[in-house]
Amino acid sequence: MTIQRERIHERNRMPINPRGGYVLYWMQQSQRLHWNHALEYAVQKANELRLPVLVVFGLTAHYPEANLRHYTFLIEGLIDVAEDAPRRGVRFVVREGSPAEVCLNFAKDAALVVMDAGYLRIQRQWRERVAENSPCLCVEVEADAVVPVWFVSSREEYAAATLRPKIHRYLRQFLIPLEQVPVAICPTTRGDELSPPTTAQELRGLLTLLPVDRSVSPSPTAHGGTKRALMLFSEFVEKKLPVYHERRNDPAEDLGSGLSPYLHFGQISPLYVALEVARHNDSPGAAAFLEQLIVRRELSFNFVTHNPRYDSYDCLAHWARQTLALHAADPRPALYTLEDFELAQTHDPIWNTCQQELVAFGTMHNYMRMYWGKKIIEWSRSPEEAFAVALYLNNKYQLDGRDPNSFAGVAWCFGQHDRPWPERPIFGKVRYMNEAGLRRKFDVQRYINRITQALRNIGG
DNA sequence: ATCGGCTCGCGCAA
DNA sequence: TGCGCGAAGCCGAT
Repeated sequence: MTIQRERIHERNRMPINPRGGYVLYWMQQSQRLHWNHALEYAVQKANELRLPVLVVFGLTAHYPEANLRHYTFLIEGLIDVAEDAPRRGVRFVVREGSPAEVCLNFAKDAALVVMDAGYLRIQRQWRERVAENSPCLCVEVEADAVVPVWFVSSREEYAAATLRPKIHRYLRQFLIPLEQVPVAICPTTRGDELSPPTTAQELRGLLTLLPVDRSVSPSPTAHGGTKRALMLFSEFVEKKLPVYHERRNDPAEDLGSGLSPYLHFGQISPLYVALEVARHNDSPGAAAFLEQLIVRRELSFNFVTHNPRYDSYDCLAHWARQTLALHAADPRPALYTLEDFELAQTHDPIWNTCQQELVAFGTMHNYMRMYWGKKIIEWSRSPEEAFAVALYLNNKYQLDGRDPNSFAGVAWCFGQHDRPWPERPIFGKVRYMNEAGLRRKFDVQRYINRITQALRNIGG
């Protein structure tokens, strides 16, 4: 068994239903059939019980802050799952509705319910509801973090520096491959009592029919799915990883992995990515990438898990709120409304370029995500308003909006997980960033040209 | 071009 | 209790 017991939590005290016709894997966060601990756990249990595996995904059209851009990426991923399900020997069914209700509906005829882990408020609420109302045993399996979130730390960490040693202490235990066991009983052989599998065509139809917020168009360049994620990843390892540690911050280049949206929707396994990077070489590029993928990503999981206010200004560390409050009345060099920001109508062509990249593609260069957030603080009436504006725009346009990384990333601009710096107007002791710093380190015009060209290529 | 100073809280060693 | 240290900072001095 390559699924460490620290990944597995029995969420209720119900017995296995002896009359259950299948083992139910309620897929929610980890939207993939490859390297998925929750799925493998379900397969192992099904083989022990001599039952088939039913994989069910509940699709709600009303996920908070999600719009057509996010739904398109998500459904592109579900199409990959639907197409691969027969090869994996499992039946995959998508139903429209609240995910917890969809799961409970199928739980009635299940021997046991297996679910993956998710740490946002709504994900925890869904899991709580399923665990409390499931008529049979309900097991949660961690498939989204390399080191299980609750195991590595049971409290809110102050910064990466405090989480890092804890993660590294347990890496040897958890950074190990996941064995994939074949399914013994394929549901197609005795599955008449089950719902028919959802087809790729049905999923495409669902995308046009779902009553989702259509105010933001799909990304013209980034498309979802495990297959695309794996292609993108192998290209990254080959071309970008060797120089990742020294050039990833240069916005004139595009040296990020681009995996964040795929990780957000669980379309690629962070464990698989980490093992591949660690295997390919032990170069400085690999070390720098693993720091991002494991330490920084899982710090954000720690943040949303242990800080109940992760999506509000009140989430910030005390020293940060105190120092920002002290400077709330400082005069601002410019003041913009949400609309000004959203329409990329500031005086700063660099900032406007960031915003245009975000709106058009659903991504922004990682370094510019910091600059972008810092400037919203500088040009808003209050830090509270700035926080709301930054999180709103981030979650509306970023393909990885509402990811734990998104919440931690916005909060970082306001001092969270960072340290104090010399006091100055508006920012107080929160780290300041400016255009001079960008120009000192990078060729800013090359960044603007790169984005302008990309916008032209899509006819924008 | 490079360097030190700035600043707070954590966690470890003592 | 003291001390080292930290996501990508800036700025002035050399």
